[in-house]
Amino acid sequence: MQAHSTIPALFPLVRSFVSHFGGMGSRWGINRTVGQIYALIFVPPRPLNADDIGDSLEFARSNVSMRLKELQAWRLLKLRHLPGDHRGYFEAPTAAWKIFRTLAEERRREIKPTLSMLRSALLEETTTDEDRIAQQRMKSMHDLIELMTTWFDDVQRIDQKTLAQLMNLVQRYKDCSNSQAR
Amino acid sequence: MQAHSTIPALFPLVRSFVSHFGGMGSRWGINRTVGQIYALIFVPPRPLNADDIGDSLEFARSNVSMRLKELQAWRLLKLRHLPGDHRGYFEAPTAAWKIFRTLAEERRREIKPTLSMLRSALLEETTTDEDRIAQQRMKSMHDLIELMTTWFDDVQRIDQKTLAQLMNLVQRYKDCSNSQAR
DNA sequence: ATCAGATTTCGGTAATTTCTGAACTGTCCG
DNA sequence: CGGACAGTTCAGAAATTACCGAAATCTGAT
Repeated sequence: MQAHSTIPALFPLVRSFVSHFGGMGSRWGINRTVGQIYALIFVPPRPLNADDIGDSLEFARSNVSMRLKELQAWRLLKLRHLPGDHRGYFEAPTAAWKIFRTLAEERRREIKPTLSMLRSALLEETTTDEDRIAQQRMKSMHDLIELMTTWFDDVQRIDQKTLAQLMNLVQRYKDCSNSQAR
Repeated sequence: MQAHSTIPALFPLVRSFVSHFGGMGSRWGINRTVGQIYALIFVPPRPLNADDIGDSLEFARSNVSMRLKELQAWRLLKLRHLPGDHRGYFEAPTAAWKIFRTLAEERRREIKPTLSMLRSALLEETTTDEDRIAQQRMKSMHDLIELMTTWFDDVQRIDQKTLAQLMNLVQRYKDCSNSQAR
């Protein structure tokens, strides 16, 4: 069964979307290729296989394969199989929101060792004034990071609709506290 | 006046802090060196000059100079001058929170072109069903990005104390809506 | 105007990251 | 089994990114 699903030479718009996403990725410390592949899968209403992707984007199959693995590991892609076709087909959960969730989660994991390093710094005895202040600063950094990560944890569990309401709430809260304070 | 301010060979803790920060930076799409320099300036209670930094971290002065420019452009460092010394001295605002503010702002700027690209994609006429769905997906991505960035805009203007309260609010909101929904 | 110290610019180089293609593994049938 | 196909691994190549140091520029003091 080799009725090769002809990928319609990417429309300019899709191409542009893909390329923007690649750029964004690389700025967020994510491989450009990963971003492009994700974008390409995200747009169309049907799943793509590795060959489709490699052909459209002109990447080697091996590269595509590795990047797909990465995206799967982050649970940003679902793997499916089509009847009578052994190849794996990939599609993106339509809830775009998951990208952010995933990135946040990833970052959170990466930051743990830094947090524990900071904690150990705070236990150290201080002899000089300079040391004491240095320690204070590290503490403030520690607290901030912790605040942010637990917050990400929380937000992560909220579905998108709730989130929109919540942001609204933030908006109103801000207005209110501003007008009170100043 | 060349009473060279002897940088006390970095304490292991500081060294570790610096190196963690460098690592974090590179994961967030920021030059490792920039992260290290920022960390080094953030910790001690007195400003450092380019030579101090270059010596401590063993970077070429030219490199230090460029990175400092970058950090200043992001307004993460303040430049000061000491009497009788022409060199520039740098210190970090003690409000660690500014780092996030700055990063968010930066990302927001970078993302603008993507947003306008998406908007133009939404104006395009659709002929096929496939196109229509593709367009829908792009719209959802557009909306999400816009939601996130305007939200960052808002949060950005809130001072840290208020922010802490707010996060608390998020926490309670989440608990509440969870227990209602499920 | 001249000088010294401080900073910046920039071409070449080095380090890191990413990609490729060939070889390898596993799997599904006949 | 054996052959076709899908997927993976990995060493080297290519591309990208970051760094250095010499030379140019700037700044303030004499």
